[in-house]
Amino acid sequence: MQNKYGFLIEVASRQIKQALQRKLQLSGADLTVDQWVVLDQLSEGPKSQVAVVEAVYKDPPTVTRIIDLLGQKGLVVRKADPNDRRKFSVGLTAEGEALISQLRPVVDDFRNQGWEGLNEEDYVHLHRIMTKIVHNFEIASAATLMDATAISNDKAA
Amino acid sequence: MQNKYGFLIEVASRQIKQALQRKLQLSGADLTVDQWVVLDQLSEGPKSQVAVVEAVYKDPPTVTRIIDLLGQKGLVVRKADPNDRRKFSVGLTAEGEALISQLRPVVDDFRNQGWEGLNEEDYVHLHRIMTKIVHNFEIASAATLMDATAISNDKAA
DNA sequence: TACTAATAGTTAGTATAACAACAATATACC
DNA sequence: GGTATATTGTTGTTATACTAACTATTAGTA
Repeated sequence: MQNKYGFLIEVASRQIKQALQRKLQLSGADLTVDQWVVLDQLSEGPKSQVAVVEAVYKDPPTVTRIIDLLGQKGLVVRKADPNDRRKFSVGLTAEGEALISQLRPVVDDFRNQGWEGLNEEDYVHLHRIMTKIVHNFEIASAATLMDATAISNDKAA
Repeated sequence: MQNKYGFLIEVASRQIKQALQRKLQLSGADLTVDQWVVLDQLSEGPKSQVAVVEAVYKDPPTVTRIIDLLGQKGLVVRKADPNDRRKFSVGLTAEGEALISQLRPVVDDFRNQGWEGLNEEDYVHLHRIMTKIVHNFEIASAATLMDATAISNDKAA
Protein backbone atom coordinates (compact mmCIF):
# COMPACT_ATOMS: atom_id res chain seq x y z
CA MET A 1 0.00 0.00 0.00
CA GLN A 2 1.20 3.50 0.76
CA ASN A 3 3.73 1.98 3.13
CA LYS A 4 6.95 3.96 2.94
CA TYR A 5 6.65 5.20 -0.63
CA GLY A 6 8.69 8.19 0.50
CA PHE A 7 11.56 5.97 1.45
CA LEU A 8 11.32 4.21 -1.90
CA ILE A 9 11.45 7.49 -3.77
CA GLU A 10 14.26 8.90 -1.69
CA VAL A 11 16.50 5.86 -2.07
CA ALA A 12 15.93 5.78 -5.81
CA SER A 13 16.64 9.48 -6.04
CA ARG A 14 19.94 9.15 -4.23
CA GLN A 15 20.96 6.15 -6.32
CA ILE A 16 20.16 7.92 -9.57
CA LYS A 17 22.18 10.93 -8.52
CA GLN A 18 25.08 8.74 -7.48
CA ALA A 19 25.03 6.86 -10.78
CA LEU A 20 25.11 10.08 -12.77
CA GLN A 21 27.86 11.44 -10.56
CA ARG A 22 30.03 8.42 -11.35
CA LYS A 23 29.27 8.82 -15.03
CA LEU A 24 30.34 12.46 -14.93
CA GLN A 25 33.55 11.57 -13.15
CA LEU A 26 34.33 8.79 -15.58
CA SER A 27 33.96 11.27 -18.40
CA GLY A 28 36.62 13.37 -16.71
CA ALA A 29 34.39 16.27 -15.73
CA ASP A 30 35.08 18.05 -12.46
CA LEU A 31 31.42 18.75 -11.84
CA THR A 32 28.74 17.63 -9.41
CA VAL A 33 25.29 16.61 -10.57
CA ASP A 34 23.71 19.70 -9.08
CA GLN A 35 26.27 21.89 -10.77
CA TRP A 36 25.47 20.14 -14.04
CA VAL A 37 21.77 20.81 -13.59
CA VAL A 38 22.37 24.53 -13.16
CA LEU A 39 24.89 24.68 -15.97
CA ASP A 40 22.49 22.87 -18.27
CA GLN A 41 19.74 25.38 -17.46
CA LEU A 42 21.97 28.25 -18.47
CA SER A 43 22.50 26.72 -21.90
CA GLU A 44 19.10 28.18 -22.76
CA GLY A 45 20.63 31.61 -22.36
CA PRO A 46 21.64 33.98 -19.54
CA LYS A 47 19.26 34.09 -16.61
CA SER A 48 18.83 35.86 -13.32
CA GLN A 49 19.40 33.76 -10.25
CA VAL A 50 15.71 33.84 -9.43
CA ALA A 51 15.02 32.36 -12.83
CA VAL A 52 17.52 29.60 -12.11
CA VAL A 53 15.95 29.00 -8.72
CA GLU A 54 12.57 28.46 -10.35
CA ALA A 55 13.95 26.32 -13.13
CA VAL A 56 15.91 23.84 -11.05
CA TYR A 57 13.73 24.11 -7.99
CA LYS A 58 16.47 24.75 -5.50
CA ASP A 59 16.67 27.38 -2.78
CA PRO A 60 18.21 30.80 -3.44
CA PRO A 61 21.13 30.17 -1.08
CA THR A 62 21.85 26.85 -2.75
CA VAL A 63 21.80 28.44 -6.18
CA THR A 64 24.04 31.28 -5.01
CA ARG A 65 26.64 28.78 -3.85
CA ILE A 66 26.43 26.56 -6.90
CA ILE A 67 26.90 29.58 -9.15
CA ASP A 68 29.84 30.64 -6.98
CA LEU A 69 31.46 27.26 -7.61
CA LEU A 70 30.67 27.29 -11.31
CA GLY A 71 32.18 30.77 -11.43
CA GLN A 72 35.35 29.63 -9.67
CA LYS A 73 35.66 26.94 -12.32
CA GLY A 74 35.33 29.56 -15.03
CA LEU A 75 32.17 28.03 -16.46
CA VAL A 76 29.76 30.89 -15.80
CA VAL A 77 29.92 34.64 -15.26
CA ARG A 78 27.68 37.05 -13.36
CA LYS A 79 26.98 40.30 -15.16
CA ALA A 80 25.08 43.24 -13.75
CA ASP A 81 21.55 43.67 -15.01
CA PRO A 82 21.29 47.22 -16.41
CA ASN A 83 17.55 47.38 -15.75
CA ASP A 84 17.57 46.15 -12.18
CA ARG A 85 20.55 46.71 -9.98
CA ARG A 86 19.49 43.91 -7.64
CA LYS A 87 19.80 41.34 -10.37
CA PHE A 88 22.60 39.51 -12.08
CA SER A 89 22.51 38.03 -15.50
CA VAL A 90 24.28 34.71 -15.19
CA GLY A 91 25.64 33.34 -18.43
CA LEU A 92 27.95 30.66 -19.73
CA THR A 93 31.57 31.27 -20.61
CA ALA A 94 33.14 29.62 -23.65
CA GLU A 95 34.47 26.95 -21.31
CA GLY A 96 30.97 26.44 -19.96
CA GLU A 97 29.57 26.00 -23.45
CA ALA A 98 32.33 23.58 -24.33
CA LEU A 99 31.77 21.48 -21.23
CA ILE A 100 28.06 21.26 -21.93
CA SER A 101 28.73 20.07 -25.47
CA GLN A 102 31.07 17.47 -24.05
CA LEU A 103 28.70 16.24 -21.36
CA ARG A 104 25.35 16.34 -23.10
CA PRO A 105 25.85 12.98 -24.85
CA VAL A 106 27.08 11.46 -21.59
CA VAL A 107 23.92 12.56 -19.81
CA ASP A 108 21.73 11.36 -22.67
CA ASP A 109 23.38 7.95 -22.49
CA PHE A 110 22.77 7.93 -18.79
CA ARG A 111 19.08 8.63 -19.20
CA ASN A 112 18.67 5.97 -21.82
CA GLN A 113 20.45 3.46 -19.64
CA GLY A 114 18.32 4.25 -16.60
CA TRP A 115 15.08 4.10 -18.50
CA GLU A 116 15.84 0.88 -20.38
CA GLY A 117 13.01 -1.61 -20.23
CA LEU A 118 10.49 1.09 -19.42
CA ASN A 119 8.13 2.72 -21.86
CA GLU A 120 6.23 5.91 -22.36
CA GLU A 121 3.27 4.60 -20.42
CA ASP A 122 5.54 4.01 -17.46
CA TYR A 123 6.64 7.63 -17.66
CA VAL A 124 3.03 8.72 -17.58
CA HIS A 125 2.46 6.60 -14.48
CA LEU A 126 5.56 7.93 -12.81
CA HIS A 127 4.69 11.49 -13.57
CA ARG A 128 1.10 11.14 -12.46
CA ILE A 129 2.02 9.51 -9.15
CA MET A 130 4.72 12.04 -8.34
CA THR A 131 2.48 14.95 -9.22
CA LYS A 132 -0.36 13.52 -7.16
CA ILE A 133 1.82 13.07 -4.09
CA VAL A 134 3.26 16.55 -4.36
CA HIS A 135 -0.22 18.01 -4.86
CA ASN A 136 -1.44 16.09 -1.82
CA PHE A 137 0.95 18.08 0.30
CA GLU A 138 -0.32 21.28 -1.26
CA ILE A 139 3.09 22.54 -2.12
CA ALA A 140 1.93 25.04 -4.66
CA SER A 141 5.21 25.95 -6.27
CA ALA A 142 6.38 22.37 -6.63
CA ALA A 143 3.04 21.33 -8.05
CA THR A 144 3.41 24.05 -10.65
CA LEU A 145 6.83 22.77 -11.52
CA MET A 146 5.60 19.23 -11.93
CA ASP A 147 2.84 20.45 -14.19
CA ALA A 148 5.32 22.44 -16.23
CA THR A 149 7.49 19.36 -16.60
CA ALA A 150 4.49 17.48 -17.89
CA ILE A 151 3.86 20.15 -20.49
CA SER A 152 7.45 20.23 -21.67
CA ASN A 153 7.37 16.48 -22.01
CA ASP A 154 4.20 16.62 -24.01
CA LYS A 155 5.96 18.95 -26.37
CA ALA A 156 8.97 16.68 -26.55
CA ALA A 157 6.86 13.62 -27.25
CA MET B 1 9.69 9.87 -22.69
CA GLN B 2 12.57 9.22 -20.35
CA ASN B 3 13.29 12.93 -20.37
CA LYS B 4 14.51 14.02 -16.94
CA TYR B 5 12.77 11.39 -14.87
CA GLY B 6 15.63 11.75 -12.42
CA PHE B 7 14.81 15.39 -11.90
CA LEU B 8 11.16 14.49 -11.38
CA ILE B 9 12.05 11.90 -8.76
CA GLU B 10 14.53 14.13 -6.99
CA VAL B 11 12.19 17.09 -6.71
CA ALA B 12 9.39 14.88 -5.42
CA SER B 13 11.75 13.30 -2.94
CA ARG B 14 12.84 16.63 -1.55
CA GLN B 15 9.28 17.90 -1.34
CA ILE B 16 8.09 14.80 0.49
CA LYS B 17 10.89 15.12 3.00
CA GLN B 18 10.15 18.78 3.53
CA ALA B 19 6.46 18.11 4.08
CA LEU B 20 7.21 15.45 6.68
CA GLN B 21 9.73 17.73 8.35
CA ARG B 22 7.10 20.42 8.75
CA LYS B 23 4.67 17.86 10.13
CA LEU B 24 7.23 16.70 12.70
CA GLN B 25 7.92 20.26 13.77
CA LEU B 26 4.23 21.05 14.07
CA SER B 27 3.86 18.07 16.36
CA GLY B 28 6.53 19.64 18.57
CA ALA B 29 9.21 17.03 17.94
CA ASP B 30 12.82 18.21 17.80
CA LEU B 31 13.77 15.64 15.21
CA THR B 32 14.80 15.61 11.56
CA VAL B 33 13.26 13.21 9.08
CA ASP B 34 16.47 11.23 8.78
CA GLN B 35 16.72 10.99 12.54
CA TRP B 36 13.15 9.72 12.60
CA VAL B 37 13.95 7.04 10.04
CA VAL B 38 16.82 5.71 12.13
CA LEU B 39 14.86 5.94 15.36
CA ASP B 40 11.97 4.09 13.76
CA GLN B 41 14.28 1.31 12.63
CA LEU B 42 15.52 0.79 16.16
CA SER B 43 11.97 0.24 17.38
CA GLU B 44 12.37 -3.30 16.03
CA GLY B 45 15.01 -3.86 18.67
CA PRO B 46 18.68 -3.00 19.29
CA LYS B 47 20.91 -3.19 16.25
CA SER B 48 24.52 -2.75 15.30
CA GLN B 49 25.29 0.31 13.23
CA VAL B 50 25.99 -1.85 10.20
CA ALA B 51 22.51 -3.27 10.53
CA VAL B 52 21.11 0.25 10.65
CA VAL B 53 23.19 1.21 7.63
CA GLU B 54 21.67 -1.63 5.65
CA ALA B 55 18.16 -0.98 6.86
CA VAL B 56 17.96 2.73 6.10
CA TYR B 57 20.40 2.66 3.19
CA LYS B 58 22.60 5.44 4.39
CA ASP B 59 26.39 5.54 4.60
CA PRO B 60 28.26 4.51 7.73
CA PRO B 61 29.50 8.06 8.44
CA THR B 62 25.98 9.42 8.09
CA VAL B 63 24.60 6.81 10.45
CA THR B 64 27.37 7.48 12.96
CA ARG B 65 26.43 11.14 13.09
CA ILE B 66 22.69 10.57 13.22
CA ILE B 67 23.17 8.18 16.13
CA ASP B 68 25.44 10.74 17.79
CA LEU B 69 22.65 13.30 17.57
CA LEU B 70 19.99 10.87 18.72
CA GLY B 71 22.28 10.01 21.63
CA GLN B 72 22.75 13.67 22.55
CA LYS B 73 18.98 13.98 22.67
CA GLY B 74 18.80 11.00 25.00
CA LEU B 75 16.75 8.91 22.58
CA VAL B 76 19.20 6.07 21.95
CA VAL B 77 22.18 4.48 23.70
CA ARG B 78 25.23 2.65 22.36
CA LYS B 79 26.18 -0.47 24.32
CA ALA B 80 29.22 -2.62 23.75
CA ASP B 81 28.62 -5.89 21.96
CA PRO B 82 30.09 -8.64 24.18
CA ASN B 83 30.70 -10.97 21.23
CA ASP B 84 32.43 -8.51 18.94
CA ARG B 85 34.40 -5.66 20.38
CA ARG B 86 34.19 -3.72 17.13
CA LYS B 87 30.42 -3.50 17.34
CA PHE B 88 27.92 -1.49 19.27
CA SER B 89 24.41 -2.51 20.07
CA VAL B 90 22.32 0.62 19.59
CA GLY B 91 19.01 0.62 21.39
CA LEU B 92 16.21 2.98 22.33
CA THR B 93 15.94 4.68 25.69
CA ALA B 94 12.59 5.08 27.42
CA GLU B 95 12.46 8.60 25.97
CA GLY B 96 13.11 7.15 22.54
CA GLU B 97 10.28 4.66 22.90
CA ALA B 98 7.96 7.40 24.11
CA LEU B 99 8.80 9.69 21.21
CA ILE B 100 8.15 6.92 18.72
CA SER B 101 4.75 6.25 20.24
CA GLN B 102 4.00 9.93 20.01
CA LEU B 103 5.13 10.33 16.41
CA ARG B 104 3.95 7.11 14.82
CA PRO B 105 0.37 8.37 14.32
CA VAL B 106 1.71 11.63 12.94
CA VAL B 107 3.76 9.78 10.34
CA ASP B 108 0.87 7.47 9.50
CA ASP B 109 -1.32 10.51 8.90
CA PHE B 110 1.37 11.96 6.71
CA ARG B 111 1.55 8.83 4.58
CA ASN B 112 -2.18 8.64 4.17
CA GLN B 113 -2.30 12.27 3.17
CA GLY B 114 0.46 11.91 0.61
CA TRP B 115 -1.01 8.80 -0.93
CA GLU B 116 -4.58 10.10 -1.12
CA GLY B 117 -6.19 9.48 -4.48
CA LEU B 118 -3.72 6.75 -5.34
CA ASN B 119 -4.32 3.04 -5.07
CA GLU B 120 -2.47 -0.18 -4.60
CA GLU B 121 -1.98 -0.57 -8.33
CA ASP B 122 -0.23 2.79 -8.36
CA TYR B 123 2.09 1.56 -5.66
CA VAL B 124 2.93 -1.47 -7.77
CA HIS B 125 3.70 0.80 -10.72
CA LEU B 126 5.82 3.10 -8.58
CA HIS B 127 7.73 0.25 -7.07
CA ARG B 128 8.31 -1.49 -10.38
CA ILE B 129 9.58 1.67 -12.08
CA MET B 130 11.90 2.61 -9.23
CA THR B 131 13.27 -0.89 -9.00
CA LYS B 132 13.79 -1.05 -12.74
CA ILE B 133 15.70 2.21 -12.83
CA VAL B 134 17.90 1.23 -9.92
CA HIS B 135 18.57 -2.16 -11.49
CA ASN B 136 19.46 -0.48 -14.75
CA PHE B 137 22.36 1.19 -13.02
CA GLU B 138 23.44 -2.16 -11.62
CA ILE B 139 23.71 -0.95 -8.08
CA ALA B 140 23.53 -4.34 -6.46
CA SER B 141 22.96 -3.29 -2.88
CA ALA B 142 20.27 -0.78 -3.70
CA ALA B 143 18.54 -3.25 -5.97
CA THR B 144 18.51 -5.73 -3.12
CA LEU B 145 16.98 -3.14 -0.86
CA MET B 146 14.25 -2.32 -3.33
CA ASP B 147 13.45 -6.00 -3.67
CA ALA B 148 13.34 -6.35 0.10
CA THR B 149 10.97 -3.41 0.29
CA ALA B 150 8.72 -5.15 -2.18
CA ILE B 151 8.69 -8.28 -0.06
CA SER B 152 7.88 -6.41 3.13
CA ASN B 153 5.03 -4.68 1.37
CA ASP B 154 3.70 -7.97 0.12
CA LYS B 155 3.62 -9.12 3.69
CA ALA B 156 1.90 -5.96 4.81
CA ALA B 157 -0.74 -6.24 2.11
C1' DT C 1 51.84 -18.66 14.72
C1' DA C 2 52.23 -14.88 11.61
C1' DC C 3 50.53 -12.44 7.79
C1' DT C 4 46.83 -10.72 5.13
C1' DA C 5 42.31 -9.45 4.32
C1' DA C 6 37.85 -8.19 5.80
C1' DT C 7 34.69 -5.83 9.02
C1' DA C 8 32.90 -2.05 12.32
C1' DG C 9 33.10 2.32 13.27
C1' DT C 10 35.07 7.11 13.31
C1' DT C 11 37.09 11.46 11.53
C1' DA C 12 37.95 14.92 7.94
C1' DG C 13 36.72 17.59 3.86
C1' DT C 14 33.56 19.26 0.35
C1' DA C 15 28.92 19.87 -1.51
C1' DT C 16 24.01 20.33 -1.02
C1' DA C 17 19.35 21.32 1.67
C1' DA C 18 16.74 23.98 4.56
C1' DC C 19 15.96 27.76 7.43
C1' DA C 20 16.69 32.38 9.33
C1' DA C 21 18.35 36.82 9.07
C1' DC C 22 20.14 40.39 6.44
C1' DA C 23 21.42 44.39 2.80
C1' DA C 24 20.27 46.56 -1.29
C1' DT C 25 17.05 47.84 -4.50
C1' DA C 26 12.55 48.28 -6.64
C1' DT C 27 7.52 48.77 -6.36
C1' DA C 28 3.09 50.19 -4.39
C1' DC C 29 0.46 53.18 -2.06
C1' DC C 30 -0.80 57.17 0.65
C1' DG D 1 7.59 62.92 -1.99
C1' DG D 2 7.82 59.52 1.47
C1' DT D 3 6.83 55.30 3.67
C1' DA D 4 5.62 50.45 3.75
C1' DT D 5 6.26 46.29 1.23
C1' DA D 6 8.13 43.08 -1.97
C1' DT D 7 12.03 41.33 -4.57
C1' DT D 8 16.94 39.84 -5.35
C1' DG D 9 20.68 38.02 -3.63
C1' DT D 10 24.01 36.97 0.25
C1' DT D 11 25.71 35.11 4.70
C1' DG D 12 25.41 31.98 8.71
C1' DT D 13 24.11 27.67 10.92
C1' DT D 14 22.86 22.89 11.23
C1' DA D 15 22.14 18.41 9.06
C1' DT D 16 22.88 15.08 5.50
C1' DA D 17 25.61 12.70 1.30
C1' DC D 18 29.60 11.07 -0.36
C1' DT D 19 34.48 10.04 -0.59
C1' DA D 20 38.74 9.00 1.47
C1' DA D 21 41.60 7.83 5.09
C1' DC D 22 42.09 5.95 9.45
C1' DT D 23 41.88 2.82 14.01
C1' DA D 24 40.59 -1.28 16.12
C1' DT D 25 39.20 -5.78 15.86
C1' DT D 26 38.14 -10.20 13.77
C1' DA D 27 38.56 -13.82 10.30
C1' DG D 28 41.09 -16.35 6.88
C1' DT D 29 45.14 -18.54 5.44
C1' DA D 30 49.90 -19.93 4.56
